[in-house]
Amino acid sequence: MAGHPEVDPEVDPEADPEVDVPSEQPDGRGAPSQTDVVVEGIKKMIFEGTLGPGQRLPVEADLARALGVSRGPLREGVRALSHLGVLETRQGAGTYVTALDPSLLLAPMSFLVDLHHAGGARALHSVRRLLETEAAALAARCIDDEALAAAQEALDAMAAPGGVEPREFVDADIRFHQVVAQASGNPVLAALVQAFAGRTVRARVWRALTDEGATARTLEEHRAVLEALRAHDPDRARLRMGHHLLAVEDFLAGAEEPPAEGPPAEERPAR
Amino acid sequence: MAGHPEVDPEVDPEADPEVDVPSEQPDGRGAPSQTDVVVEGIKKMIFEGTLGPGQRLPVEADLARALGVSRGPLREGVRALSHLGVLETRQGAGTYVTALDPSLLLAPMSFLVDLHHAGGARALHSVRRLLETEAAALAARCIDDEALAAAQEALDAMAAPGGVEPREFVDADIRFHQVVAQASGNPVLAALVQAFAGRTVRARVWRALTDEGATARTLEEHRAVLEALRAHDPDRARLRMGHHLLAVEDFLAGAEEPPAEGPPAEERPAR
DNA sequence: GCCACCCTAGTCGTCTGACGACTGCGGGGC
DNA sequence: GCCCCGCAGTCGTCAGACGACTAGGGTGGC
Repeated sequence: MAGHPEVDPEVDPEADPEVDVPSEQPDGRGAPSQTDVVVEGIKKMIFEGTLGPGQRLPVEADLARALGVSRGPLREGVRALSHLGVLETRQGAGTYVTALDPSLLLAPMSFLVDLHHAGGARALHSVRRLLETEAAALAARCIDDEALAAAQEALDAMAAPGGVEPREFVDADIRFHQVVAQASGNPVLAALVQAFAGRTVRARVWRALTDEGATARTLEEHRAVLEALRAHDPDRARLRMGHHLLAVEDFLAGAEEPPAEGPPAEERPAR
Repeated sequence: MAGHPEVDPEVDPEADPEVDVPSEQPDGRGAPSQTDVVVEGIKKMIFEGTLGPGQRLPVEADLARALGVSRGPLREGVRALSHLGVLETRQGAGTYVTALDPSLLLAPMSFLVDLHHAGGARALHSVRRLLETEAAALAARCIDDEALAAAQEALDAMAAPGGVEPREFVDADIRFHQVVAQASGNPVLAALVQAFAGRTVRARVWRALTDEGATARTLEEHRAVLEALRAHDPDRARLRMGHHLLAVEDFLAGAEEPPAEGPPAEERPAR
C-alpha cells in the first residue's frame, strides 16, 4: 500500500455514506452511473494535472475505494478511457496514462469515419480533401530533407519494378499521405488526416488496384505533389494534392460501390 | 419485427488476416483481450448491418454467450462503445444503437480538444479556423431562410438590451457557429466544428466577462459574417469568418489564459 | 366502454469473492 | 559477474447474487 501518488479524490466527505445517490448530474440528463463517475473523475485528475502523461494510476482496489465505487464499474470506466486512447493498461504492470498524443486520441474517430463511409461518403471526402490540401500547403513551407526522403521512399515502394503487392501499394500510399501530414507541423491536423485516411481508403483503394491505369495515374499524382513539396511551393502543393484527391473521389463515386468493403471475405448485403 | 437479429457467434477473429487487422494497435501487443473481442464484435455487427441505428441489442447474457465472454468484460466493452457514442444503455429497458450521428460520435473528441487546449492551442485553433472558414463559405452558397433566421436569433440573444448573462452570451455564440456549420450542408464538417468549438469558447467566456469591448467586437464580427451569408457570398463569408477566428486566437494568445481552473465540473447547474 | 392503477416479468447496475495470467524485481546458484 | 528461479504485485476474467428501474398487461373503478 505504499507508493501511490496522493490522488486526492473528492469522495464527497460530507455526504452520508448511505446516500449513495450521486448528485453529479442534477440536470436529470440520464446517466449518473458509477461508471460515469469514474470516467469524469479520471478526466478531472488529468485536467487538474494530478495525473500526467505516462504516469501510473493507483491500483484498482485503491482507486475504486477512492472514487467510491466497486472494482467492476471502475474497470468499465478505465476500459472506456482506454479505448478512447487516454489510458493504457498492461496486465501485471499497472495502468498508465498515455502520451495523450492527438494521433492516439483521434484513433477512435476512424471508427466513425468508417461508419459514415457507407452513407455519406461525399461529405467525408470533402472534409478529407479540405484537410489534406491544407496539410500539403503547410508542408511545402517547412518540410525538411528527412521527410522528403521518407516521401520519396514511399513512392519508390509504390513503383517497385516487377509489381507490388496490392496491400503493400496501399500501405505506401497511406505512408505518403502520412508523411505529408506530419510535415505540416500541425499535430492535430496530422492526426485528423490520419483518422480520415484510415481504413476506408484502404478498403476502397484496394479495389481500385484492379484497375491498372489507376495505379499509374495515382503514382503520377503523388509524384507531382512531391515535386511541389521539394520546390517548397505551397500553392502548387495544395492544388496538386487537391487534384489527386478529386481524382480519387471521382473514381470512387464512379464505381459507387455496391458492396461495403471489398476484402477477400465475401459479404453479401443481407438487406 | 422478426425478433432480434440473430447474433451468430462468428467471433472468428481470424476472418481475413490481411485486411481485418486494425493497424491502430501501435505496439501490436498481440493480446486481444476479451473486452476487445466484444468491441470488435459489436463494431463488426454494425458494419455488416446486423445492427442498425436505433436497434436493440440482445440481452447481456445472450450477447455474452454469443461472443464467448463473461458478463463483466461484455459490460466493459458495451460501456466503452457507449462512451464513444455508439451505444446507449437504459437501465431496465435494454441496450440500443444510437443514431450514429456524427455529432454523437465526435462528442468524445471534444475531450481531446480540451486536453490539448492547454498545450497546443495554436495547432488546434489553426485547424478550427480551417474548418470554420470552409463551413462559412459552403454555408453562404446554400443557406436557407430558416437558418438565416436562426443565426439572426442567436445574434439577437447576444445583443439583448440591458445586458445578457455571460453564460447566455456564450451559448448564443456557440449556437451561431453551430448554425453556420449546419448550414454548410456537410454533417461531418458540422460535427467537427462542434467538437472543436467546445472548450475554447468556454475559455473565451470567461475572458469576455472582464473585457467589455470584446463582446461588442465579437458581436460585430458575427454580424459581418451573417451579412455575407445573407448575400450568399462565399468569399466574403470565408474571409470574415477567418477574420473573426483570428481575432479570437489573438485574444486568447495575448491573454494566455490563467490557470485552467475554470469550471472543470461541466457547467454549473443553473438551478 | 374507457381510464387509471397496480403488479409482474424482464433487464441493466452494482457488489462481492475468487482464481488465473502476466510482469517486474530481487535473491540464490553457477 | 551472469543467469535462472521464485515471489509478490497487479491486471484479466469468471461466477453468483441482489437491487433499481422500465415496460407491458391485467384488473378494478368510473
